[in-house]
Amino acid sequence: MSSGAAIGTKGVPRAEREEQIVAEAIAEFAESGYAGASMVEIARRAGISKPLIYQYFGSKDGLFLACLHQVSGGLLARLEDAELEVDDSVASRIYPLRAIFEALDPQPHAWRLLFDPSMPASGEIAVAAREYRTRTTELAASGSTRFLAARGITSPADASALSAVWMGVVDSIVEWWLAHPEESADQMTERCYRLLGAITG
Amino acid sequence: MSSGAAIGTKGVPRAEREEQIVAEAIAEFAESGYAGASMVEIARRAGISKPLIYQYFGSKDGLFLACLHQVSGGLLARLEDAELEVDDSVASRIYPLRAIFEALDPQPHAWRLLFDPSMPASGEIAVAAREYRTRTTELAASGSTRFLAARGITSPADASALSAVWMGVVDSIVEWWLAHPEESADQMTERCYRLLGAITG
DNA sequence: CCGGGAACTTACCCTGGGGTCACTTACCCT
DNA sequence: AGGGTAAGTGACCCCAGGGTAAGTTCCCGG
Repeated sequence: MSSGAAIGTKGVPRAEREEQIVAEAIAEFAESGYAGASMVEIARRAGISKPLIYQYFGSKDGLFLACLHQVSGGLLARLEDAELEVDDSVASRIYPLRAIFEALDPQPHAWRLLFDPSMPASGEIAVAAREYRTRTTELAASGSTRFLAARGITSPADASALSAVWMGVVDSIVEWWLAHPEESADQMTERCYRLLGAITG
Repeated sequence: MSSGAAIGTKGVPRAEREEQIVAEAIAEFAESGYAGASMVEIARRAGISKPLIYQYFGSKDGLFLACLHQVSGGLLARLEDAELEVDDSVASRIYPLRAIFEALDPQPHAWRLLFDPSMPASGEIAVAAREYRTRTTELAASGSTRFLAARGITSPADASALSAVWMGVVDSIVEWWLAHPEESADQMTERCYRLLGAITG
């Protein structure tokens, strides 16, 4: 048989294979969460067998970590840039939103990896995730504190709550995007601009 | 030994035991999600052994279903009442928030059961969860449509997105509450009132 | 006093999924 | 041509966790 899965090498170099495995793994992790994702299912998606993944990534944790770094790297960098453009107005919140939509454009569902609740609570993954989450949270928090201070509210608890809410807004709008894949990143940005306007009226 | 787990009945009537099991199960499901929750761990929390749970609830699905009904029943009823008081203003959104805080007061983390992503996607659980989610979503959606219409926006997609965002806001503020358990339901309501005021300026 | 049922447990089965071993095939370099 | 190495696989081990069978203790009604 010339077609179908055969034994022996298929001539795909390691770097290329790794890239492909990570892409499929991101999709599977996003759909099923860390706990629910199955290594053999990821292998099936990539058209290879399980041991090859273990040879390249060592463990499920190793694979997830690779996915996490790929997803978070670009996203966080863009976000930190965008946050510099935010001022005291609600409307200026559009900048970080646009940054997120553009960074996520190739694989919007990658977003879910960052806040996967079924991720292990200790170990290398937890450390890396905590690092990324801390950076994200601090961005939201500093913005919220400034926003409230400009309106005469200085309670740290209020700032903390508003920061949490803002992150919830971002999360839910990205989830909405996942449910409406026909929408482009630009369209999402416009839509959010319109909604922000309506709310601040 | 007079103390410790012994064989044979302990004289606790079925109704009482079931109530206690459901309470512990809600806590475990909320902490670990459906997929991550362990039946033997729930049994350990309740101070009994696993087969008793199976005798009373039949399966993990059956137990989760019982928890879901208990959580959603009261919550949805209150929410539907509160939605009647909402008008076109942002500020009136405080009513459903208050209803949620009050309904959740005894076990705030119960909130997580409703939107647990690791819940099975088919079967009786999926049907029940979909029913509850649909009712919740429709409440949010009708409010959003009205809100936008009052501001001259009639796009159904905008209404759908705003509805998703509003649900995200609710979810994140409840999660913030879970992280700050010293807060009472009344304090949460006041805090939200203040924040809504700041945003609408 | 005694039988039956409700309340409980110990010990077990079995599947699914993470992880490993030994082996095979193709390519490249001398 | 031939050997070394990278790419790739089928078959296996092992354990956690859902689910079950069979037995034990207590209480209550006749």
